Amino acid sequence: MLLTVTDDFSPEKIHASGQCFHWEQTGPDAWRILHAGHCVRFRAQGDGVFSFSCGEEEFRSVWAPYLDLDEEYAAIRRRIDPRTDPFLWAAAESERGIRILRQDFWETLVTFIISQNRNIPAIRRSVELLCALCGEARTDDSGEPYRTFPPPESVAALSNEALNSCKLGYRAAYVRAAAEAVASGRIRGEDLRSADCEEAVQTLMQIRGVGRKVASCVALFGLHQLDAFPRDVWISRVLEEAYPDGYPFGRYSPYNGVCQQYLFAYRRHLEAPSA
DNA sequence: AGGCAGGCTTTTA
DNA sequence: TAAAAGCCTGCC
Repeated sequence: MLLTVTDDFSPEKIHASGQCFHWEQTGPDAWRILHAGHCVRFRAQGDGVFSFSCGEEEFRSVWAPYLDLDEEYAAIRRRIDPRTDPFLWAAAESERGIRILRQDFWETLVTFIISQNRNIPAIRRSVELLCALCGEARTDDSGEPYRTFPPPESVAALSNEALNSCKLGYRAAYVRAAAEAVASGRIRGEDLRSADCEEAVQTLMQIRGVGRKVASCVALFGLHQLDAFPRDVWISRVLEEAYPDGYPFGRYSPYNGVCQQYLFAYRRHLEAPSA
């Protein structure tokens, strides 16, 4: 089916933003996405037109919510005043096209636990090993095999040896703790999705191996808490360099997380323009 | 209480 | 060898 978008939507920028680890670029303007047991391919046709490999019904029930198409990101960007906040304005102009995907809570929790102290290729490798180990084997609509992300029960049931084979290092114990917390129902994504943002972050931090940074990423990417503001080394640099008198969180609430994504991507590009 | 040093696995540049 | 979207423990 064909999708026509007038709002911000850049697959390249979303892919590069580091919020997801299961997009694959299959060609110059072609992508494959795995999400919640589904798989879709799409291609940019120009002028905001994209062709998706799925039908209308699957697009409406799975991919439109996943891509957060009901949210107007241009409207969020319009809240930024170039005169009062030139740095964020420049960041948002440069990174226009980023959207916050509505990813699966459990998968997001695991991938961001795995992400600590690692670079993106290493994160991808561990996630793929985990899916190969205990995900479900399926075939997409062009006959290519793929594996689903394993549910918490499957991960909790793995032996230490099996879990260690995913190259998780010291994070293996953290992944197990998260699997047990979710499988037991002690941590429930549905509850956290409707909870206050800070409350959700605090609850996630009760899981061993989940600090404030990972909890904020999970809230933003896995619970669609758009006000969550993950603070990592890059954002810390931005706050020091561009906001010595303090960052105006109040001005951008409840969209601080969207602004964080612009700032994060922009600052990384300033460091390494090719990346 | 809250800040800081050191350690932790593995991969990549 | 250092750095990579950190976190935990122990110490002050």
